[in-house]
Amino acid sequence: MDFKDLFPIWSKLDDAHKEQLLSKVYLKTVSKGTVIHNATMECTSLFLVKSGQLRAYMLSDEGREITLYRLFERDMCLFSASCLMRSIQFEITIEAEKDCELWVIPVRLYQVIMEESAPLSNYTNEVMASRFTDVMWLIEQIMWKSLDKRLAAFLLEESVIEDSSRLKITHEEIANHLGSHREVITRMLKYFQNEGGVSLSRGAVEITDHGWLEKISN
Amino acid sequence: MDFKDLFPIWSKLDDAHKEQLLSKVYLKTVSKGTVIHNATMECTSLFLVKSGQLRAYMLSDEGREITLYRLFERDMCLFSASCLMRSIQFEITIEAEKDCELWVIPVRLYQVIMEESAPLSNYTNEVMASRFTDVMWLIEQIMWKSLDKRLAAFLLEESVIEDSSRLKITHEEIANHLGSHREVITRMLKYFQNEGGVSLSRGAVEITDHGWLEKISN
DNA sequence: ACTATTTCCGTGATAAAATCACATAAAGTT
DNA sequence: AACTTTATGTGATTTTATCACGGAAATAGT
Repeated sequence: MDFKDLFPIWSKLDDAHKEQLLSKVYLKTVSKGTVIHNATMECTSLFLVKSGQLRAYMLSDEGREITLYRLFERDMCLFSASCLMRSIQFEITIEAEKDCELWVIPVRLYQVIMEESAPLSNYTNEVMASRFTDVMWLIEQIMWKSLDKRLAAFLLEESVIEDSSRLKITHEEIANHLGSHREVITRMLKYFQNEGGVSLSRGAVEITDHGWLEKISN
Repeated sequence: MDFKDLFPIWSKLDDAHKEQLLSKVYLKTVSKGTVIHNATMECTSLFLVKSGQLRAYMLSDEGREITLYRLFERDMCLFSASCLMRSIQFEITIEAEKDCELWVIPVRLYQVIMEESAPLSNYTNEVMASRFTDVMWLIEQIMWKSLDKRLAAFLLEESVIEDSSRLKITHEEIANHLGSHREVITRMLKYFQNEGGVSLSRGAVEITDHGWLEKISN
């Protein structure tokens, strides 16, 4: 898919801006597992997802993680370019959760166009508001939902994303998604298995009773 | 202070927009404790804080709270107008923490101007990014800091805001700020008192050893 | 001033989840 | 087969949440 077909406000841009973008934007492929942005990297570009899947997460000083949100086809990854705005004063890590094709947009160019173009600025506002919504949902989960509900919901969500009831994922990885701990997840999954909701094997969790998980997750 | 002096990008607006704003914007005073926005209210306006202090918090189904951020003089309250953008899909509550003077800006007008004006749209981006930064800091605190550290930091922060070592606040209120529970805060404050960090009385916490609290909060 | 009511605080008991410390087992490597 | 790495299992302890009271201080009503 062409950049202009993926970029939602293409038609609202000036011809000059369209040309500038087309001449600077380029396609990049990254393989599953690649960290495409973190605190130590230079702030050089925004990414528009052509295909694949990105995961944004927060990293603690001790190396613990929690998933903030995910980006899919047509989504724009704004916070890889935290220098885009003065007021973005936090750092997140973004990694490819599947092999990806990404349109790379240089920050400086985006910034210059945004300064002049209300449509691009308004689009950026919408993108940021979407991520804000994701993060507010996360706070709600962390604050008011017990871990068994969050775990059940996570497994169901994964099975939708992966389009499979058999998830190739370790307890440690699940813990990192939920910001919890491996042992805690191990024990909880064991309980889920005893109740017949899942079936466990090394490196995999198979959902055997979607209904039961849904009941648990509320 | 006049609206135009408080509004940071006033000079970057078109004359027509300036006039529209000046004719529609009005001043409102609200007294301490007033909820100026929640899920049930209609989405009608943005607020620019002329004086006073606002608190934005999240409310759970069971009525529990956690403070998301605060707004002070010159800050703009964006999320009272969640209908401003399609992608804002969450609800927060905003209340006056002190008596306030607020400039009220009708959403529809703001929206119309923002659609045409890159400066206003860019300013909105910066405001939202600031709130995003606040909320990301909160997630960090919730996820990786123990409650004693958060409590100590909260007390110190309050003493800065109130410009006093003697805080008129109940254990319940503190719990609501931190998203914790009254009993937990009571016990922890008791411990702080035994260690000489604070002195407790009904409805008040007096900080007796700032250094000790700073050490605890890291 | 006395009584009733509300608000705020104290505390024991129990449960959930995090944290620490190992042990075992499966898979991959040489 | 021996060794290494990765993944899981589990006991013990601590922290925080949750439940269930009771009691003291402030406020309101008479």
